[in-house]
Amino acid sequence: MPELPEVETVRRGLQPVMEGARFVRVEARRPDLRRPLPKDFVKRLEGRSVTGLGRRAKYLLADVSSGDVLLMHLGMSGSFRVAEDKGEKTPGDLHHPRSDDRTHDHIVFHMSSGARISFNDPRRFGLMLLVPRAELADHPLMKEIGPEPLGNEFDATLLAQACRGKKTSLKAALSDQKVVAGLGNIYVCEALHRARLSPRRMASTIASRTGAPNERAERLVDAIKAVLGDAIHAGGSSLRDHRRTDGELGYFQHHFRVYDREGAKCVTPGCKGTVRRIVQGGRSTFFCPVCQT
DNA sequence: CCGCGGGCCTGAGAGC
DNA sequence: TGCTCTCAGGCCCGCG
Repeated sequence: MPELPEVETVRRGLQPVMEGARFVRVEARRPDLRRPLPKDFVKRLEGRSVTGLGRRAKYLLADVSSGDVLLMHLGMSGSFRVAEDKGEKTPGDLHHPRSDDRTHDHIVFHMSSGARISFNDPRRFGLMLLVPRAELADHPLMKEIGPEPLGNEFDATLLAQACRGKKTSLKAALSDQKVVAGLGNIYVCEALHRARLSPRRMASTIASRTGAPNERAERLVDAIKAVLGDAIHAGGSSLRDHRRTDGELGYFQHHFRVYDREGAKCVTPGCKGTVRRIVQGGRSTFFCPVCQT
């Protein structure tokens, strides 16, 4: 599900109820996420407090007073919900499961802030790990990740450098977390449309042979920053059941220009094209074959 | 090194 | 109603 804007929206929702608060009680209701939870997961959290909540790529990183970092990933279907904590155990079997479904609430944090934070993940592609702070930068999940696209250091020079000599498609290159962090299927499609670049274009064509950026690289970086900024501003995208931590919907899905709009008229001014869907690397790509070259 | 296909899971929606 | 099929915002592994 979530890409950078959705994860950032989640981070902003969790920050007020996690930062400075203590884990009073932790429920690990289902330990078999994409990786099994550490066996001592609950013990290493209970009684400790969160000193900061950050984000790297699509990972949420909570600094814990024990010296661990709690690393959380939402996979395809993960979400967090914050509610007022009334202290009771999470019910396992409700009479009306559809209206208040706790079936996939795998982890629940009861915080000293009075918040009950539940992690819900039907498909269980999500992840929670505890990594000692000093080992985080070298952790296999972290160390290969490319630049943060909203950081100042991410520019056309850096992107062109990363794409230099790459025979793979721009779609595949931008989806690669080593090239740039945090993009997924939606925002790759959206950024390429804004930059008027074909998802099928060879990635190396945004750089000269020496790796210097050309005008396409400039457009692409601007488009990536713009679409991510707009999406964060809108509270991310809510497809299917994804919500913000307060249960409200993000609304960036209403601003999609190509994603899931197969057959619709291209919105680029003056363009008479129609949005097409193709498959690249087993995933849908949406683009306008007329203005995206 | 590279691209591709498959796998991990569950649920929603379409078509019959 | 219920079955079967496809598809879904991520990521990893193994193959050729």
